Parts: sequence; structure tokens; C-alpha cells
Amino acid sequence: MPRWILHVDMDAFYASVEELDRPELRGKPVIVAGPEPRGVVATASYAARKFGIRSGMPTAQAKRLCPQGIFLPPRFDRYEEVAQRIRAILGEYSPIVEPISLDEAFVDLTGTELLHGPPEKVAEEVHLRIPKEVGLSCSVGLGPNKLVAKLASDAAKPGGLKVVRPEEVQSFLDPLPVEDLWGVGPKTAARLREKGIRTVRDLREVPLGLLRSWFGPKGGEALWQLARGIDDSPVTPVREAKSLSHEVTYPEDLFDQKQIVSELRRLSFLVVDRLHEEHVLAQTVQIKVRFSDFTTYTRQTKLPEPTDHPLLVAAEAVGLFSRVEIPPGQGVRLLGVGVADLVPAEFRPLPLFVDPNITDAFHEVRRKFGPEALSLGQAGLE
DNA sequence: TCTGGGGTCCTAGGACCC
DNA sequence: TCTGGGGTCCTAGGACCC
Repeated sequence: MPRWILHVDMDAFYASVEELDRPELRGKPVIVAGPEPRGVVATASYAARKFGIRSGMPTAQAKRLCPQGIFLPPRFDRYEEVAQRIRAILGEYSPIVEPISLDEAFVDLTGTELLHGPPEKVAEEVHLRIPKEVGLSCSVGLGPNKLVAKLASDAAKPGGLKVVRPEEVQSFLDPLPVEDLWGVGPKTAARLREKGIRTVRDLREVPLGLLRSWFGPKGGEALWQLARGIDDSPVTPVREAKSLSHEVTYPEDLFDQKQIVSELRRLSFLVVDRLHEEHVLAQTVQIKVRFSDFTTYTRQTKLPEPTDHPLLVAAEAVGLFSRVEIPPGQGVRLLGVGVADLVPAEFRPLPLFVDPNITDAFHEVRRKFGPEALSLGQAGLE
């Protein structure tokens, strides 16, 4: 059975939510961005984009380009609220809704025709209902798979609707630049450009064997399929997280060893809070360290058994940090702590040395009074 | 212009085992 | 005494996504 996949992409989502909540900002160059000196732009309104502002750009640079811009810090809790209302609308048309981020989702409309009418009608309805009921502009794409649906909504931006039927896929894709394809980033695009390949049509003319020799068996195969609009990946409503992490870029580099250790501990506790929320245990602990010159190191270790013990995770994180050689004269720009190899908390191993009631009590206090209420002395790590 | 934070997936090398 | 070879696990790094 041919599939019908819908892709909904909110236009300049964070900035649009700010304009929704503060109508006096409408039409102005609204820029949702992390604070200087090291923040970057998360979303710029279309009025701000006229000044050349793009997401990912350092906030400092955006201020130079548009001094009159209205710079706002992100309010993720609020964006999450709005995102849920949008997801609820999408959920009326299919049980299979896959949120990609706060502002984007796929909906599998295959086989929903008897209940909701033809997919094209559903696409039109969604495209009308979201602005009407949520007050925000969205772009909608409909196609035979996720790849095509997403590219269709890109083509419809801002505020449009585009349907690409199966027989139109190739002519729709052919003129697009290769970097529009999902999974073709700056590096791959540059390598392709060196070989004279700029558009999807160019890419489609490269034999599979050649692509494999350039990009490896998997990479080559993937490019070959992308160029033909082939994408069998399913719309997956709930995906179990495979890893959790927290990282922070500091406004000023850290040099003090004690402060670094205390930050690693704080980040570890935040990660453990999330383990608890998700009711999972982790068997791998990872850290990330970025120095002043932006060189970045990761270290990870596999534990003998899965855990959500805050002291254990913190001790591992600090231990991993000691395995990173600090380049002379370099301060620490970023620290991150993460966990992976997650298993459901029901699989908690029988206690050998650690009384699980201790961790329960720890979480309970932090849940009630917040992360600041209970932190641990240096002695806890030794 | 000095470059966020939270994720996923892939590759490659070394250890280890049969 | 001129080095087998394949599978799996673990780790580090990198590309990419929003």
C-alpha cells in the first residue's frame, strides 16, 4: 500500500510564540537567543532574517547585524505547552505522530482515509486549523515518505502547503541542492561539490559502486536512495531515549580544579534526576570537555552494572575527567555529563554494597525542594 | 564572527576470544 | 619465528539533525 506522510513545521517557532504572547512584538525583528558572550541564536523571526540573522549564529554577531533587534532568552516550558496543543491536533488525524522537536512532527496518514478523508484534505485542514486554533503559522508537506514530506514542507515555507505525489517525486527532488537532503551536511556537501555534484539530479547520475567507494557501504547506499526519493523509515511515535546528558558552556573558562569537580558533580546530579524521571538506570557514564581553543574530548566508561546512584555517577564523571590531559594554558570552556546503555529501572540489580533506599531518599528530597536543596560534600566522592 | 544544548548514528582501532 | 581470520565488545571521534 502506498504511504502518505505529513510533515508539519512551525515557522520561526520560538520567535512566533513570543509574538503570540506579546502582540506588540509582531512584525519586529524578534530573536530568541542565548545570552552573550557565548550564546547563539535559536530562532529569528522573518523580520530579523532580513538582517541576515540565522539560527546558530553567535548572539554577539546578531547584535552587530541588527542592533535594534529584540533579543529574548528562550522559554522552553512555554514552547513545550504550545507544542503539545499542536500535537493534540495532529493526533486527531492519526495515532502515529512522531515529534522531531518542539516545532516539527511527522504524521502517518496511511490508511486513515475512511475516517478522515483523503490525505490531501487532511493536510489542508491541519494547515488551516493550526493558525486558527493556536495562532501560529505553519508549513505543511505531504508525500509518500518522510524524506519527501519534509522537503515538501521546506519548499512550502513560510506558511504554505505542498503535496508531492509519488509520480512527482523525482522531478520535485532533481533541482534541489544536495545539502537539502536529510543527512547531507556541510562536510558531505563539500566533498560532493569537489566532484562536481551539486544537485540531486547530479547525485542520481553517480553509480552506486562509486558512491560506496567514496562514502563507505552504508553512506553510499544512503545517498543513492536519497537521490531517488527512497525512504522506508517508519513514523515512530514513541522512541525510548538511548542516552541522556547535560552540558554547559561557561561564560568564562574555568581554570580552578575544585570548581570543575563541583560542576561535574552538579551536572551528574542533573543527569541522575533525569534517569529517575524516566525510570531508567544507566550502565555507561560519559563526559565531554571542551577547552578554550575549542578542542573537544569525550571519555566514557562502562559500569559493572546499571545504576542511578548520584554519588556513583558523579564519582565516575570526576574519574573520567582525570583521564583527560589538559593542554597547557587551556581553560575549560564546556563540561558535559551523560549516560547511556539505559535499562528500565525494574532491572535494578540486587543491592550488594549500596542501599537503594538511600537513592530513593535523595530523589525524594530533590523532587520536593529542588536540586539546590540537597547537594553533597566533597567527601561524598572520596 | 569565535562557534548552544540535546540527541542519533556511523566508523575505526584495539582487545579479546575461539 | 614474516605475521590466520573472523566475530564481538569497548572506546573515541565525527557528521549530522533540530
